[in-house]
Amino acid sequence: MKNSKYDPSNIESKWYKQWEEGKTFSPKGEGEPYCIMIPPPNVTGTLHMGHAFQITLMDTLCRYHRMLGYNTLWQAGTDHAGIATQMVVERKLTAQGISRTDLGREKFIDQVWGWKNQSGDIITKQLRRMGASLDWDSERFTLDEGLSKSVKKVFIDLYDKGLIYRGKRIVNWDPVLQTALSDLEVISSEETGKLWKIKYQLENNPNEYLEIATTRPETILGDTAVAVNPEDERYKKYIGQKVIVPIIGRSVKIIGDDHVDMEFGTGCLKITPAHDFNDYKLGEKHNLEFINIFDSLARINSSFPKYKNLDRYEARKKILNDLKNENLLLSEDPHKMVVPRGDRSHAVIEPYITDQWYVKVEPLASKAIEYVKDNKIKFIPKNWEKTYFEWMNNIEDWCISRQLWWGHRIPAWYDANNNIYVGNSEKEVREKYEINNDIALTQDEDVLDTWFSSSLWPFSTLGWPDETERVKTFYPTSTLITGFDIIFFWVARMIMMGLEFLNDVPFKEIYVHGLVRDASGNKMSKSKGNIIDPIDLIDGITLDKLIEKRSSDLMQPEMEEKIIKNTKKEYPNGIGSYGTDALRFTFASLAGTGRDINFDLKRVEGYRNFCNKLWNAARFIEMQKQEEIKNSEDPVFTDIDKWIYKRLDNSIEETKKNYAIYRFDYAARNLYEFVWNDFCNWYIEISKVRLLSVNISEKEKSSIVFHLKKIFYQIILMLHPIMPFITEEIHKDMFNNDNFIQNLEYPKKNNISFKNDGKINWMIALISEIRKLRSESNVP
RNA sequence: GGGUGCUUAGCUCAGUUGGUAGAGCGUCGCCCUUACAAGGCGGAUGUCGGGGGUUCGAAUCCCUCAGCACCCACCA
Repeated sequence: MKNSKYDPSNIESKWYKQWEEGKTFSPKGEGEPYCIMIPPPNVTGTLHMGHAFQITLMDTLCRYHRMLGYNTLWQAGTDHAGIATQMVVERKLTAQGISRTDLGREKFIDQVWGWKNQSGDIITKQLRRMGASLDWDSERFTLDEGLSKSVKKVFIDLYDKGLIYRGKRIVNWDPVLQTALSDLEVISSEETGKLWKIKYQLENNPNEYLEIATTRPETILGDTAVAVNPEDERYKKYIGQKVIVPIIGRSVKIIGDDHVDMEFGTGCLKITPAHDFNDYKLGEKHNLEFINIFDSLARINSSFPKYKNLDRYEARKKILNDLKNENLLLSEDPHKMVVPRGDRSHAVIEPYITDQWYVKVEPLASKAIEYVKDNKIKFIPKNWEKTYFEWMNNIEDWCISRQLWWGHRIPAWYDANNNIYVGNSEKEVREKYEINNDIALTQDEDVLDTWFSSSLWPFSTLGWPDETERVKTFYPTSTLITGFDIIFFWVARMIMMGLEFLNDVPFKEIYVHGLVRDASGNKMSKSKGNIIDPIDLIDGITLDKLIEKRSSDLMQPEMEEKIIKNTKKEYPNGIGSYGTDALRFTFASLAGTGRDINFDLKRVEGYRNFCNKLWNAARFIEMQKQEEIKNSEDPVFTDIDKWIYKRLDNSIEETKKNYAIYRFDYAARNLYEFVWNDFCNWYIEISKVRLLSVNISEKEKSSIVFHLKKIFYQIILMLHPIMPFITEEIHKDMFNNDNFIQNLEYPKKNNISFKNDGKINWMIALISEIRKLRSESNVP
């Protein structure tokens, strides 16, 4: 170190490997357990700013607790991310002109595993670059053997308890991915469509007609009723009569239901029970016929020869045209409406009746609500509780089957009559249900929703359902660090599963953090071209490379020019290499009270300077020729020495307090101010004067060096959880200690008795005043 | 339609039980003082979104209005 400049890349490249080889991140086996489960990132994904932020907070907590002597486990692992991963591999294959179905299930899955193995360690390497002190020895993958065992166990148990069932009902069907989706995977986007008004003639009086408003005229083919509000003076006389559905001439009932809004459209609603969620309910309520008009690609099926194989939008055109020709189309107006789309494919979701598996959630949810109400799980900030309750109180059954290949295959078998047998294997099923080998059984083709296995993460990773030491030690885990966007997808479901299968909460506290946005508060996204790769902040990137990254493979190539322009404007010189420590300190400082954080490069620069400050303080202390006082002798404590110890103790106390309430921003700020202002600007500066003074004893001078080192040592240890690399480097270099900081104890208060802070504060104020006068009168 | 959050210095944000407005970045002035110019010292900048109320005292508590953001929901 000595004369070198602070260079993060130099420092940060060497420590992680040593930590890992030294098993520094393995649980100690003694002390109180402390455990955090990493929210498993997509195995084929790459690290983004949200991960980097979250990782920083988790790592800070884990490193801090390790130093406090806790038996700390930060569970590592990745998620198979069913749909997302399958889509990526399918796209790659399509580019080669191969389709998934050409390959067949087994070969396709082989391809996905191949892709997983090839790209799967990118993210784990990136986590290491962040300094993440994960216990890699126990790394898990949501599709590994142990986790499959947990998944099957949970599925079978829930089935046997009647909490999982198979049923034919209307689901969110993604016609592009050709799978069912859960409600959560459907996003509604406001779009401008059209509202058409169509004549439905009365059966017994062709001169009279009802005017029906619809946004989806193609679903006319599936109409099995028309509904009006029973209070509606205009129409109530028609209830019980029949109308003729245009185009297909089907005669359907006019029903009365108060679901119909008299104010909207014409107040007359066509009912297509097989292709609309509301209509489905009305269909059940009024015992209507369910007529499926589509195939799985959302094309008109063979029941309607005239429109057969037409895509839903082509069918719409043709049907509108036919209506026009028959003079049944009354009007066409632009109409703002909410269109459901799949969150991955972005395809318009088609409500579609299929056989799917469901979890009956309500009984699980009521328990999960209770535990949060009783404060057995605390949300931080607390207001997220409300969001949680809101959703849990209105929860619908969870559709868990997906018509995909990449995932946990549903452990259910069918005989020729479609009787269902659920068990671990065909063999086990035969024994369990006493089915002899003459009867052929076939396994369900579908896989489970990715979130099904994720919901078991807090215990499946520990070895459950085996009664392992790990489960006993680390369940319930200490805290969950997660984004608000997956409270429903993940958090709520982990709570339900944990309570159901381990009879205890999966974690005691949930720290919910916000989204990482760009400096002006925009969401970071590839399509906006404003993404920053955390690794590029660490290593730096040239403008050209940054532009290339941001503008390649765009979904909307027309954005390219704008993206290039903005990037040039924002980063004319590219991005410097700030190092992991500075990046981590930035994230800690930005971790406010749960709101979104705007990521400003200037902040990173500021904290890189802080690293530099620390580095140079170390150099200064190392440079001292004065021998430090021996430990056996009593060092001299002057007021300024006592003052700095008191400030240090305050900082130790503050950090402790703030970590306990997840105020990483306070902790970081306190450390920053203490180190920079109190220690560097006052204590070191005054020490310089004292060390050069001829009026003080050698013993006092040796004491000063002693204090400098002693305090700096504690500073290094205190900063370590946030800035692991630079602190390890300085520690190793200055303090001749073979131990990694992770094996050392977090500083405790020094408790040097000191009553004179008034005097020191007065002195500081005096000096400031003199400096001010000097500056104002321009005296050098 | 229901819910949540936000509005404080040019920018990004703190402000913990109500007690004379803070930080970083930027900006201005002076300094290459042998740890650090990625630095030191000093300065300037705010009717704390608008209005009303409670209080000796409000950025902070209450009411109200406005704007912004997000989440949930079946208006055809």
